[in-house]
Amino acid sequence: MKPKLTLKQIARELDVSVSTVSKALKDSTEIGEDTRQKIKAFAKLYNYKPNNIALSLKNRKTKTIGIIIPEIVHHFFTTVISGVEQVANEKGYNVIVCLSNNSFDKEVLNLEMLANGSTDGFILSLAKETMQKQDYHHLKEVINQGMPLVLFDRVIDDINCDKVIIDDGIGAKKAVQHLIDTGCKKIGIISTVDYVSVGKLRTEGYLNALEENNIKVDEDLILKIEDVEHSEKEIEEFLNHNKVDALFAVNEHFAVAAIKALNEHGMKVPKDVSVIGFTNGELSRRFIPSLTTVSQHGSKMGGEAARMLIERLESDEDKEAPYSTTIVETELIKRNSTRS
Amino acid sequence: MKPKLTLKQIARELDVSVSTVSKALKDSTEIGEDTRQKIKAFAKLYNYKPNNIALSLKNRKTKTIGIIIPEIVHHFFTTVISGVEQVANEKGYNVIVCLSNNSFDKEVLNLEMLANGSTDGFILSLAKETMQKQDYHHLKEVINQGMPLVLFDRVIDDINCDKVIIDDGIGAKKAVQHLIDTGCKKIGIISTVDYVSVGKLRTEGYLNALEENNIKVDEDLILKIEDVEHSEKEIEEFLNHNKVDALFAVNEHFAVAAIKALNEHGMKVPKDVSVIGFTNGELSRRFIPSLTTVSQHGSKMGGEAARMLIERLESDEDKEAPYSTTIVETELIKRNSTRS
DNA sequence: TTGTAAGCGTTATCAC
DNA sequence: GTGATAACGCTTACAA
Repeated sequence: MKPKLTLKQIARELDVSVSTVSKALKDSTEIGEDTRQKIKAFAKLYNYKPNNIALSLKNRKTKTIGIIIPEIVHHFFTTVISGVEQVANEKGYNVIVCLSNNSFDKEVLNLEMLANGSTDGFILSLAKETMQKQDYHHLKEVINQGMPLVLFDRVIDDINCDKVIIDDGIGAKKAVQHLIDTGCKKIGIISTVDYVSVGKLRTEGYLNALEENNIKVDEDLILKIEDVEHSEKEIEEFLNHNKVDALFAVNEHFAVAAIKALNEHGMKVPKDVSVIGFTNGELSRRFIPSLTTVSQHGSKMGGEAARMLIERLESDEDKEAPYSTTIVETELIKRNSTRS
Repeated sequence: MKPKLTLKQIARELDVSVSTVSKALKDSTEIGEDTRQKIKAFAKLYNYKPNNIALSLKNRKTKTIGIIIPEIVHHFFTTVISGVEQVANEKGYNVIVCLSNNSFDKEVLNLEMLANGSTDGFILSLAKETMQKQDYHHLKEVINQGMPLVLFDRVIDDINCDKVIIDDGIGAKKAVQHLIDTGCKKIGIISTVDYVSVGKLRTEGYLNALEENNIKVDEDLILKIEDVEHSEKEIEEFLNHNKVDALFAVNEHFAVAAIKALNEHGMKVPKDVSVIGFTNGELSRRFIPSLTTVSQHGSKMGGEAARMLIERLESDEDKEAPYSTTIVETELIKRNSTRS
């Protein structure tokens, strides 16, 4: 149980000063060839590694980035983490992950904790509760302190920072267009309540597609689900009252729930009803029938967010670029829940 | 873009010394009531928060724990993270997540990086490559340096540390017993190659159950899959050559792949063939038919691991308890892929 | 070529 | 009651 080796110990051991050791290990030309060799050999032998904490304190930067997400058991968010991780590691950054569990308070707590020296910047997707409350003081605070923040997926206009989003509207529109192209006439949408920005945008894309094809919008075919827990029941109810030949769901859970409900109503997918989901997870890929979905490329988003954050972290203070929003394109993955 | 407030600034502002400020904020009785109030008011007004990095350096502890997992897109691991996160946060610890992507090198790199002051201890599940190489020097190294390590799920006996595992053998046995109880006679197993410890243990449980029920083991019914990528093909092949009335799969992917293959062979699940999976993920829950599985309670494992680690971190150096292994019980979740 | 000293932000010890 | 000082491990002017 030897404690970690420090410069001081090496110095004492080799009977030189701490700064000599420090310089030698950095191959400074100030230090004579022989002492340098001696020191480096010793350091290697005893496997010296500089203490990150001390470096962080000295340099006033930690080389780690914090990512705060609403929930980790959503496949989409885990792919984002992967993306962040990969890019961050490439550039020599560490990643520290915190969960807000969709709670405003926990989001604030996590942010404060990490802001007190643990990270150089943040990548964050807003908790549902935060969007409801529309209280963003904690975000403004960290930005004010000069810590860069990149918002992704669940973002809001009020905050002045870099953002990464997907083309929700366009993606939704493409999906609905595909349904129309394959002969569907009565297309329903299963969405979320409007304060979840993505739900809103995807609904807009749906409406857009209908309009462009001169299909009259039937408000009855628009289902907005408040509570994910009871989504299955609500979808049941919806199907009891409405006849559709296609359904566009704004996430994969709703899509799967819809298929189950349809099956119970004796309707076959995709023969009687086509279904498209948003979010391309395991579930979509492996479900029977496998789901046609709008793929969000989470890891691409994560990578993009990491790139933007690091860019800002490493740019000169003075020539700060204006904030920008990166839009990651979605892709329609055609599988077996739609006709061809 | 004001930089963060420090003790020094408060001191200067209020014309007292740094140590006075420090003490006042800690409600030290040494400091006079009036100055204390003044300082606290000022600190609150300007929202002073101590710098974690400085504290870490001073206290030689970071109050963060590192978790290194092979892959995050596995639902099981994300539930473990959730569990760790929850317990850690309760006890005032931060969690930093790194991925080894099942690569030995990346596991070593991550461990070294975190060991250089970033964390007080580790929770880790071994990369597949590490288990193949059987090279554990990096783990022994950190233990040697006095950093506690808790291994979970994919563990090995060689390493002297706390461990959290599930009762793989017992869980598998219960599953197979359930198949037997519901009238299955020819029970196949879809497992992994033996160096993945869990695959091995689950296979043993399977064998155990058969023996206890005096069912002769048919080696042909034991499929060991090396490469997950081609699992579907291997399972296809397996079914072409063997008639079974039940399949026990050591993870949910294999179970789902098996059901697909069975469907293609015109066999109905569970009418013709019962299927049980291991790992209780989304997929199992939402698949049609929903899968009977052995649930691993990932978040419980994570919580347990965090508890063990923190226990060790906070125990007095001298009265070190011997290392222990916690076994988290599995649970058979009966759903629709087996008969009743 | 090597060493000294200051400083990153904090706390603990001791002196005033 | 309050403040100076040293220390955590490291880097970097600057001095020798």
